[in-house]
Order: sequence, then structure tokens, then C-alpha cells
Amino acid sequence: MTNTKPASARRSDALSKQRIVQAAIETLDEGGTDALTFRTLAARLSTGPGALYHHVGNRDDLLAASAETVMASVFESPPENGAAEPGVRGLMMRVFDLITTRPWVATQLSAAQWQPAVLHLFDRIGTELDAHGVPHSAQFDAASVLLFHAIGVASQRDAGMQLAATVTDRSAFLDSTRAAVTDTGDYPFLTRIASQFAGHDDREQFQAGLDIILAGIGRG
Amino acid sequence: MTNTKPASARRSDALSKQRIVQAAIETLDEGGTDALTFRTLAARLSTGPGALYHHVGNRDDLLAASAETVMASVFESPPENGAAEPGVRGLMMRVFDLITTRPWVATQLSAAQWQPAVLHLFDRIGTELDAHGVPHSAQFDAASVLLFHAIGVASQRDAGMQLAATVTDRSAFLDSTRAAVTDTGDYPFLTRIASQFAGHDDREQFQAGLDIILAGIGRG
DNA sequence: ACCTGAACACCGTTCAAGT
DNA sequence: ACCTGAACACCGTTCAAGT
Repeated sequence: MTNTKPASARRSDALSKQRIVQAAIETLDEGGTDALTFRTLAARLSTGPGALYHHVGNRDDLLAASAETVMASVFESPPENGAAEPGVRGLMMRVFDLITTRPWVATQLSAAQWQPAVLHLFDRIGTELDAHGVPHSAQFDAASVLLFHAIGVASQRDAGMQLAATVTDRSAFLDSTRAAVTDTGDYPFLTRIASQFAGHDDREQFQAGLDIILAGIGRG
Repeated sequence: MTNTKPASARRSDALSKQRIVQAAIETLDEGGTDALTFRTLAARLSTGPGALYHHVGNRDDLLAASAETVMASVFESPPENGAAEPGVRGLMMRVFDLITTRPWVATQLSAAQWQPAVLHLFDRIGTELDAHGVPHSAQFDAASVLLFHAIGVASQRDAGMQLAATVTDRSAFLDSTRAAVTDTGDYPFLTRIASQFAGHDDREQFQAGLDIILAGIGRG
């Protein structure tokens, strides 16, 4: 009975990269990228910050490993969900849903270049294109545009809401306009399409872009 | 003669947002995003770090203003350079050349959502599409894909070099592969196209993606 | 109003010391 | 080998005090 552990923050087992990544993902889901700190993460695991360095190289390493782990879910199409869309289109839409559900993944995908999660995604896109009959010579360029579309959207996530807020709010909009020194200070296109922002759906916009790219690939 | 100033780091005039942004751009060009520090920037301007806050809101504000300033160059097609490419294609290629020349711009474009530089670019893309005869109803989606392509490439800049390094270096590649827990650990597409990386040109890849998108827009 | 620069509240990372 | 946690070397930002 001297061996009883405190009920809170029990250290049931030794540290491992897997346990650390798991705790990191929980922290990221709760508070986003900024919430992931070696001090808070160590506290969650009931240890000191230095202990983590025995299992992960550094913070970037940990973020990349966390992204790679949650990315695995987009590579398995869930058959229980009835009509899960197949092919590249389904893969891309699952990526969109992931970065919408977990915004920190979007931040991470666009922050680090060619991290494992991105390489993995690139490979799956290429594999799907191959299965779809895209000729070998065209696969590299086609997979690239699709990958860049996903990452571009990730880096500007919440496009509709943010655009609407920026363009609708006149004063904020004109403030940012004034910074453009060499320009006339007019945003003709943005003001013209501003009305479309009200009933805007980011998912549909992503899908529309996806279809444009797929049409361009099919034409090549 | 008591009024002589030291030759180095003279404070010829008062601080202003414009002078601060100019100094920030010089620092960014020399050392990248990480080199921009309020302490080093204040030293370059012969002042204290607190003084900068009278003219810029914070570091993100300063980075956004710096990006917006250098972005102005892509909105003017240089007529002295002979055959500067016109239209959306020329605009997009000038963006690519800018982020290649100044890597910190690439970092910044993909780091902050809908900052002035991105809004400005989005507007110009839409304006070019309008001039090109793309129907109004299709302009928003078309401009979006193009913008996301530019930002996606920006976030994964040096694609060719980095991919080549990753895939060619067997040991590093297998290390990152091992992290994929739920997967078989195979990257069939990447290994198959690895041979293409040797004579790879990032600019051509960007252009190929651009042409796929333009083909898709023309078809819609 | 603008500037100064010390001070505050954090970071990631290292490393002597323990087990 | 693994863990501990204090210490190091930085950050962005604030703010009393000066001009």
C-alpha cells in the first residue's frame, strides 16, 4: 500500500515518443499550435521539459510527427459512412475536412516544407491518379497542383469568413488599402464580388477549385 | 561643431512606419524571417525596441506591411524587359519569381491569413481574369484556385531540391517512413517518380500546374 | 507626441546531477 | 538509459521615466 499513486496525473508507464505525440495531439486539439509548449506538455505527462528530448528531437519534430499521425485518417476511406467518395476527389475532400476539424493541422501543413505528412499525401495523390488512368508522364505535374491546392487552402483557411469580414467592414478594408503605396488604392474585383461572400461555403469553394484542376488534368 | 553626429548609424530623421518597414525589408532580405527581431531592428535604426511600437502595432503587423510593400513589384509588368508575359500567366510567374528571390515573402504569404498582400494579389488575379473574358459567375472560383496555387507553392518552396534530397537519401527517407504507423510503409508513387527529380526545375513545375488550372478554367 | 531602455512574462533547449 | 528541473540565451511586449 505504499505503492499507491496519486489519482491525478499518474505516470502509469515510461515515456515514449508515441505517448508524447499522443499528449501533443490532445494539447493541439484543445488549444492550437500556440498551446503546445514543452512546459505544459511535460506537466501533462507529469515530467520535466528536459525528459521529452530523450524521445523527440525538438518542437518542429514533434509537430511534424503529430501531423503525420492524424493525417493517417484521411488515407482510409470509411466504408461504414455509406457513400464515401472514391478516388482523388474523395482523398482531397477528406484532407479538407481534416484541416477544417483540426485547424492546427492546417497551420502545420503550410508551415513546414515537405514534412512526412506532406510527402505521404503527395504519394497518395499520385497513386490515385495512376489508378485513375492519368498517363505516367503527366502524373507528377498533376499531383503537384492538387497538393498545392490543398496546402494553399490550408494556409488561408476560413477563407469565406475572413474575406467577408475584411471586405464588408469598410473601415478595416480601407485601412489595409491605404498601405498600398504605389497603387491607386482600388480593389475593383474584391468590391465587385463582395456580395457573393454572404452565402459563401468554404467547402464548396475548395471543391470548385478541385474540379477546375481535375478538368485541366483530364484535358492535358 | 558640437552638433556633429557619429558617422555610423546616424539618426538623420525621425522614425516613421515607412522607415521601419524599409529597415525590416533589408533585415529580412539579409537573414530571413528569423533575423527580424525588435532588438536588432531597433539597433539598425539606432533606437530602442519600445520606440517601434509607436509606429507598428506588433511583429505580425510589421511582417505583413513588409510583404505588402515588396509585393507591389509584381503588379507592375516591366516593359523594358522586352517580352514580359501579359495577363494572369505573367502575373502568376512574377509572383513565383518574387518568392524565389525573396524566400521570406514565401514564408510570410503562407503564414498569415488574408493579409493585405494576399488580398491585393487576389484582386489582381480576379481583375486579369475579367479582362481575359472569364464570365463573372466563374471568376471567384477561378481566382481562388490560382491564388491557392501560388500560396501552396510558396509554402513548399524549393520543392524539387527538397524532394530530391528526401527521396534520394535512402536512410532519411526510410526514417520518416517508419513514423507512419497505420500504413504499410510504402511510397510507391514517390519511389517511381524519383528519377524525375534529378533534372527538375521548380519554375517549370509551377508553370505546368498553372497551365493545368488555366485549361480547367477555359473548359468550365 | 515621441522616445528610451529596463523589466516582465514568457519561450526552446541544455546540462549537471540524480536514479 | 532515463529522468529531473534549474539555468541559459533568447524572444515580443509593456511601461515608467524622460525630452
